[in-house]
Amino acid sequence: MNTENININFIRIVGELGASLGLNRSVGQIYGLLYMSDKPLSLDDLVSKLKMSKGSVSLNIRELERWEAVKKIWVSGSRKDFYEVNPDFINIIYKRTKLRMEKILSNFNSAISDFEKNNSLNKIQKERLLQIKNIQNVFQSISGNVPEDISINSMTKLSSALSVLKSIFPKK
Amino acid sequence: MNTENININFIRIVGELGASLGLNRSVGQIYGLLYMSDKPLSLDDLVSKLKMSKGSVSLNIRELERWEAVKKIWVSGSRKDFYEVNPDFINIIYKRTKLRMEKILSNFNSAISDFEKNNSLNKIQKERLLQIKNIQNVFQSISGNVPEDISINSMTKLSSALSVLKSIFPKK
DNA sequence: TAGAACGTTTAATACGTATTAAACGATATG
DNA sequence: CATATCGTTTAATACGTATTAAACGTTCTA
Repeated sequence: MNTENININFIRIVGELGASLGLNRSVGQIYGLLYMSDKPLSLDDLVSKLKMSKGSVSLNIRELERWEAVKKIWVSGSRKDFYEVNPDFINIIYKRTKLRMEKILSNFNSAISDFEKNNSLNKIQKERLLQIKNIQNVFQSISGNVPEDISINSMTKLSSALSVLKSIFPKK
Repeated sequence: MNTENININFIRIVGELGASLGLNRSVGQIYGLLYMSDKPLSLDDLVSKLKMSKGSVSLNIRELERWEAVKKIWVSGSRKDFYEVNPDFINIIYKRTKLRMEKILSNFNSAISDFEKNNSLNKIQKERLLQIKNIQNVFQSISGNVPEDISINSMTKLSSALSVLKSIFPKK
């Protein structure tokens, strides 16, 4: 086994992760490579190491910049752009997930308000509307307590908080 | 505005939700229609109301059965299969999301163990490996406290628990 | 027992989106 | 000033997956 192979496995996995976050495989792979690189990489480096086209890397790395997952940096003596990873990937995933959930919530809000305008709902529909509204309420109150960012520190806090919760709401 | 239009909007939204859960649009749409229907529907009903092919409905409804999101029921006097929704969709989403996260976690576990076998990691790589392991630890300890199922009751509990948490870990 | 009414399967197709190749503009360089 | 080196854009293509149409087996029914 060599370092190269490990990188390939890691990069594959981060690629899948990217796809499951609604981005795409390439975005994840670029991030994965930069994450494990000990120095900033140029667009050309990424092209050759990931065997992707220049256009694709250019496109996807801008997506990563938009998520503040990578940063373009200046290397003196070179005309190239270099990219450095933001290693706080938990936070990046968190922000991404948060946005997606907010999108879903707002969709449901719109569906709910449509329903509420309607005065010819049958019994079941009224029941289901009520159920959705309950869920919506809970989520709304939860999302009011959700932080903008999350760090590994706050994760650790969360972990310890969970044991507090466990004692408050013990399993039957 | 009429009921039909509302259903279309609702069904569209649940379709998107299905897609964002890594299922597909049709699965979501079938669930959405059943969710708002006051009586069980047959495969033919779904075909005509959703304007999908029989094959597609047949395929996707079995996917929903696998997730226990719908139940096949017997209606006396008819040879057709009828389907009834499991309205506890929060739980369905939860189970689905849980599975996806566990998949991601296990991928990371495999990547981590690959790294640990390697003895030629550079400084950055060692650092990053450590970071990933930290995150993994936190997630592992969290996932040990995550319930198999989640109900609207437990959601409400969670909501009240959050205010407890808030007092334990007040915002700066 | 022939045919209709089912749900399933499968092979073909449609569709969205990721990816590429190549042209391009801008900037540096010799 | 001609050429090389960049990153970006765009139009064409590749690719995976959702969807369909149609054939099929089975069960019911007239």
